[in-house]
Amino acid sequence: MSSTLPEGQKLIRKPLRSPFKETSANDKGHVFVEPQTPLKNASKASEAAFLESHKNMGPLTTPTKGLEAPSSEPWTPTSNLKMLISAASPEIRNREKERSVDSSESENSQEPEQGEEVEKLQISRKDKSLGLLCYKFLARYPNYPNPAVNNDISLDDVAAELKVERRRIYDIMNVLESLNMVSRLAKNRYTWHGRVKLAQTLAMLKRAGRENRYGQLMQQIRQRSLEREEREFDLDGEEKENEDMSSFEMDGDSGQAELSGADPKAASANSRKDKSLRVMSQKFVMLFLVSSPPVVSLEIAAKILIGEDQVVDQDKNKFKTKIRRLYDIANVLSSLELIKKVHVTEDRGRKPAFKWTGPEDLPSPKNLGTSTLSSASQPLESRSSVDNCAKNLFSSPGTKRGFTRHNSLVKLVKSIQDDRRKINSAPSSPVKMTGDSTNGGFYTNKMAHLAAICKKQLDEQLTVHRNQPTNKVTDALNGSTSQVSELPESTSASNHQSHGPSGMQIPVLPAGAIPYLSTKCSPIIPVLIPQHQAGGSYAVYMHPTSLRPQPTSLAVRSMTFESPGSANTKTSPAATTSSNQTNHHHTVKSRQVPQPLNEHVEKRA
DNA sequence: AGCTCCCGCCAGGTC
DNA sequence: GACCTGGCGGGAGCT
Repeated sequence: MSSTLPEGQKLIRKPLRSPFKETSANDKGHVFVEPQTPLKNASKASEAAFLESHKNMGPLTTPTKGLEAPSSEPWTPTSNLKMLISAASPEIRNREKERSVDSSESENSQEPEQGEEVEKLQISRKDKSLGLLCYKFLARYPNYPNPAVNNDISLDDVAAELKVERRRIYDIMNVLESLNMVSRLAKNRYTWHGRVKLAQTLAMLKRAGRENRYGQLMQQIRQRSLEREEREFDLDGEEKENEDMSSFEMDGDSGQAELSGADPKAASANSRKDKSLRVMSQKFVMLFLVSSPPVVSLEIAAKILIGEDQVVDQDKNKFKTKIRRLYDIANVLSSLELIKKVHVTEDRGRKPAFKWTGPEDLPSPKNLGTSTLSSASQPLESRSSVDNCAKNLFSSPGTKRGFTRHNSLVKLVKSIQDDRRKINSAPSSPVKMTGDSTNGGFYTNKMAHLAAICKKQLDEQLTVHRNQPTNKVTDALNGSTSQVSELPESTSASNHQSHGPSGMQIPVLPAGAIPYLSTKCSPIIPVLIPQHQAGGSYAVYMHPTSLRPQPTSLAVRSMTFESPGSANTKTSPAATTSSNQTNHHHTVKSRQVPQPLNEHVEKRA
């Protein structure tokens, strides 16, 4: 492949701070910058330099590194800063560009020049991160492209200009395509749409997420995770190791058994399509759009994705692979500033998670078919395009497509349709969709399996919590498992979870506290408690049992949005407020992404 | 030690 | 058959 990196490039790796900085954020998305260390300052400064430099330059060219820093120079924050600033400097870049022209002319010699050698030495793992690469990619194109100009993207050109393998560009393009920010024109060619269609696409995804009850699924998983830990705490058992990762799969046994009768080849083919980065990306985004607050841990996301692929995903390696892919997706979404890295810390360790930072006011689903973008700045000419996109994203089976995927994710839809057909035809398929394949029935088959799984578990849980009031989720899931085909297309999850557990005692919230998670369908009742000191807010997961006179030992836990420089906020005041009940704390620590490129990008638009 | 995710192999798809 | 596409997991860097 022509874009293969020179051999030497992978030989030397030097540590470099992540292009993403960690900060803390509260539930409102307020970001608290951590106390600056020199290293972090360097990182921030270099980012600023990188971004600032783009305000005055044309399409980004690959920053070439390191003439200023001799290879023998120790790798310090200063040299790190120097390198990144030089990488971001147009002047230096131009000089490098000239150099690269020169060197390409003498390429036949196969002798790497000295400067090239230095450059290789300076390239670090983080320099080549997908997130940074995506930033560079995005900087090349306006958020709202002028339809009059050529918005074609040549993969070869991009890969060459960014000096990366084409394989990496595919990763970016797949995620962007899942959001309709690009569409495939032909082999090796894409069309750039930017954010023109983004709001509509997100609205569609949100609706799909609701209809597929992703919110409920996440709550089920969270709840079960809670209860499992509770059990483990009581048992102090060794079974934790085995149970820990695979619980979701174990819980899905029934679904597995039912699906295992399917043709393995078909399952394999489905599996490959199903694991497409595009599909994963859309599902991942859906989780944020239906979650409140929009914080999704990778673990939960992976479990949900695995749950839908249970035929083949049954071991830890698959889980790890899923996590890897989610990191890939998350890095691109971070670059798009749709999500932001955070960490959820529990007693058992810190878990990576992401918080939605993208648009929250999405076009109303009922208006998706019409041109009703809320943004007044939305170019008129783009609206028809958006409409097109919105329709095509989850297009109907009659959609005929040629080679190109222009304006749509028809391939995705086709794969889903294939998938649905095969699952439906499986002898043991427990649920059969009778509806059409318009938006409403998007993933419903698979979700029905999951719903059945969750229902089973919920039933068990309800047996455990026999004294608890009836959970409406059970009702909803009953409907989803036995009568999925009868659910109206327009039924949203919220309709099914709009009733709180009857008779459940609602905790008295501290002043200013807001529900962290929906209390409508889960026995866990998390609330956000404003943190009085420097930190963010707390979410206290309150299990109904804890509201009783004899709270269980682990029934209540808190989520802490970590305050600046207070990595150990487990004993923060607000937490102490509920310390009588709080045994677990979740600390969210965000990784801040660089400032928006939108501004300068749009200037060039 | 666990997290993060780059890297490139290679299977499947397309031309 | 050549090339394109992208799933996948090893393993290195990072925390």
